[in-house]
Amino acid sequence: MTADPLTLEHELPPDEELVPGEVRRPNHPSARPRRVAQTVAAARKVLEDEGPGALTMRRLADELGIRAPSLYKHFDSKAAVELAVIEDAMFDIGDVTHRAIHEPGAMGPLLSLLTTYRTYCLSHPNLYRLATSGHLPRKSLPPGLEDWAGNPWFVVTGDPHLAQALWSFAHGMVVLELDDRYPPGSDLESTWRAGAAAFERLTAQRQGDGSGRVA
Amino acid sequence: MTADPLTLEHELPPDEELVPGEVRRPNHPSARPRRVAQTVAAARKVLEDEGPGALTMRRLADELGIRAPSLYKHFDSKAAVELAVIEDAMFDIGDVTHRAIHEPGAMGPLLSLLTTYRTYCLSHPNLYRLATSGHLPRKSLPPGLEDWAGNPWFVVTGDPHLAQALWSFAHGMVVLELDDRYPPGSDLESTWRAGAAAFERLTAQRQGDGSGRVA
DNA sequence: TTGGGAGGCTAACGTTGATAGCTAGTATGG
DNA sequence: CCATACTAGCTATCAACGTTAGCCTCCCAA
Repeated sequence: MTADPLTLEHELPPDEELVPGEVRRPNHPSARPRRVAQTVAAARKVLEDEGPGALTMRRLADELGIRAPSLYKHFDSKAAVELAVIEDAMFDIGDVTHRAIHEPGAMGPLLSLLTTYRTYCLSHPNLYRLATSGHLPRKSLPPGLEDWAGNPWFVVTGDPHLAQALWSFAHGMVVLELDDRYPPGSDLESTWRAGAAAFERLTAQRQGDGSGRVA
Repeated sequence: MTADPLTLEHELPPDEELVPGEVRRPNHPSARPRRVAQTVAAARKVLEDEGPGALTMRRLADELGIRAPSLYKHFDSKAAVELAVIEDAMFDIGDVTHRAIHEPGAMGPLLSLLTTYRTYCLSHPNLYRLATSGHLPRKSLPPGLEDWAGNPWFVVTGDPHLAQALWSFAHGMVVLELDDRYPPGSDLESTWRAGAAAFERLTAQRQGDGSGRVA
């Protein structure tokens, strides 16, 4: 993460600065029109504070001191508002996970990534659910966002398939924990450790085989 | 799975027949009142064929040739209908996975479990999503259902934490695949293999250490 | 014969996302 | 300086949703 978060569109440095296999952070949609930005902020706040049931167009309009139909001057649909919130969430998660692997502390990058991911996602349950469940309208996302947000998993495993598998494990854990899906009394710390151990072996072995990062 | 699927309530054989650590299959809610059974069947059909958006009380009533309010003579709410569908789905998945580990074929129990799970869930996307996403009203489920359905993961790994971790991995994979969350062109076969490999080592090692099944 | 429950029905309510059509303000071009 | 056109608000309204209230009709048991 060398890119300046405030960099404006079309002002990115050239690709040459990137380590091969690393992915550039896409532009943050910071320069949104005033009302749009206000609406997205309100949507995120309402969602996180009161859950998805409270996220209605009328409620959103109330929050801005206007009427619901006026929102349609700025968004095509409720789904468009949600999509903007999803973008922000993906940026946040990307930031947090990139930081986790670049400042892993004592526990090593893989464990740092997993615990960071778990902590962030569990403390933003409604945001996480919105961002990660249901069909992804990939074509409407800022190009590169997905790759950039997923990059830490690749960096940490050194292999695309292992990366996807590890991310799937983490996502499964988080979402099942959020939905209260594990039997009561489950020792989830140990479950995370068990999963981490399973993947740690393979990545350690792979990193030790001298082949380095895989394209 | 020695219990007869058609066994009626309170006619289960004594617990002694069970291997320690194994869990008895709960009674299937087969003896539901006629209209209730019809409604649940219709709900499942509509859901699987046309997605969650089509699953409305009016649509369900249409399917039975009655009016929507009449459904409330048999169910407290739409959520109650969905819960019955979820129960059926959990029974189905439990049956399929128990079969997978008891007739593993050439690939071994763990891989058999994973491929069976993947195949079943991907071929019932809407049913799977309904059954596994959102908060679980655990108290309303038939007692034992959850443990029984989760038992194969325990049998295959020999350890409760590894079992939960493996299940989380599988659930994450399925749900992300269903939601089109992996970048286009992903080789998901390899991803499943990578995850399987990560867990296979630990379970093999554990099964080889002589301690056998863990309580 | 009668009483009551089971299971239908119609009418209606409140909430939701969304559209149509009007209007006040503002900026721009002649 | 005025005419035009766009922006962004508004009210009224729609259809669909889950759900409730209240009524009626059939059937079975006392």
